[in-house]
Amino acid sequence: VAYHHGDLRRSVLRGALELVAERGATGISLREIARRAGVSHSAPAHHFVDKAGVLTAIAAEGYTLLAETTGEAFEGDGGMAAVGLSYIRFALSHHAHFEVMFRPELYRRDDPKVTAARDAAAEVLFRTVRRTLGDADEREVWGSVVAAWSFVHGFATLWLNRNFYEEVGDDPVAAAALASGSLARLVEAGAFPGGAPGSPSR
Amino acid sequence: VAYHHGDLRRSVLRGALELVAERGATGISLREIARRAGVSHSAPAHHFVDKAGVLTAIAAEGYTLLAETTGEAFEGDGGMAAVGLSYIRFALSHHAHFEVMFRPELYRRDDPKVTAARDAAAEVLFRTVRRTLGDADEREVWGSVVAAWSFVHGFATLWLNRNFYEEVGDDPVAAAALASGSLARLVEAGAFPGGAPGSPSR
DNA sequence: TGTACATCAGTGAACGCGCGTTCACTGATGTAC
DNA sequence: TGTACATCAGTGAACGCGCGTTCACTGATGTAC
Repeated sequence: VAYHHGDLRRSVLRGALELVAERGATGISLREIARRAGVSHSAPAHHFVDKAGVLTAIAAEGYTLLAETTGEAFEGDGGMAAVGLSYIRFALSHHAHFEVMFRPELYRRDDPKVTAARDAAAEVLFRTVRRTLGDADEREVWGSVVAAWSFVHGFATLWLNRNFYEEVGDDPVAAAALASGSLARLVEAGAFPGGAPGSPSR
Repeated sequence: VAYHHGDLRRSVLRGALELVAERGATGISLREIARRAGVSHSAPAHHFVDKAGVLTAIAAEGYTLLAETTGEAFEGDGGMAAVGLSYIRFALSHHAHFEVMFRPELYRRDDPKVTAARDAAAEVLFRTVRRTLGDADEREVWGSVVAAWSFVHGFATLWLNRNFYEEVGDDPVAAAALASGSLARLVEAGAFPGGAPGSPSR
């Protein structure tokens, strides 16, 4: 038996991510994670305290990866479309991370590593909105962040849950581009009124 | 002991919904549902076969309620904003139903009652989009349905998961209205290009 | 109207199982001298 | 360089528990005659 596994942390996280991808964040057990990782059944608890500890580590890693991915899109072409698309791509390519990240009741959402990584990811979104809007008061920035985030997040979750009908096709990037263009058309048609920026809230 | 409970089905569903609201759709057991409903521990299985059966009934009921709620908004003022807002209101006021509905791995998504109710809810959205766009080819309709659905669904899920920061405030309707208005502003700024309607797909 | 019987909704004891947790342990690594 | 010892990552047997499922049952309701 090889003591001092050396990379037990990564092995456990890899096993947990595999299981989340296969069966969802629900109904995975520490013992099953251990079996998948090829370590003793008490090793995950030894390292991560409990299941929430494992999922907290996955959430922190996920937000870090998301911040990196969207950050690169921001640094490159940099438009809102490119950043939004990178968000969607992240969700689809890191399904397990994404699922855990947005199920905060399963982990410790106030863990310092989680909040730091989440703030870093949010920061990219704020920077993208500010660059897109040019001059805008804080209220408009917040509204735009909420709007853009809602759009890409809703698209990603509905796509992952297979809630769109077959007619939408099987290419998420094409579907997202179509929806993005349609958004403009809907706005022109007056579908999204309201929220006329009143006095700036700060 | 009162045999022939008379409304065991409703009691079980009510107990299950309470537990989902308190603890999430994850980690609720048939025995706990039975305890909450005040029936024997084997009653839920007797009626619903298994946990997926209970959640399937909740999902079907949820989609039916959603179709009714958005349908009323469509029949009333009828604009996309009103229908979208009714979707968000439904999600917040029927948290437990909403959570189950969009976690299809937990229930039988192909159950006839579920598909019928889901189709009815989708139909309201399609009718709203068609009315908003006036003349539009099918491709535009699909794109708009995906866009509008993504927006309101993303907003609702992010709100329920408490992913927005405090600065957004505690009034979801006001926040949604602000985001809706900001969407228009973002479109003007060219944030959502792409999806230029090519040849109609059918 | 009265009686007999079939049906079926709901019960509760019993089972075997996988789980998280505990705890005494093993043995590899690092440090002191 | 060599020896002794402390540290700590990881192990594995044992435990008690809540779970889903099974199955013989109870008793209320509906129907046949």
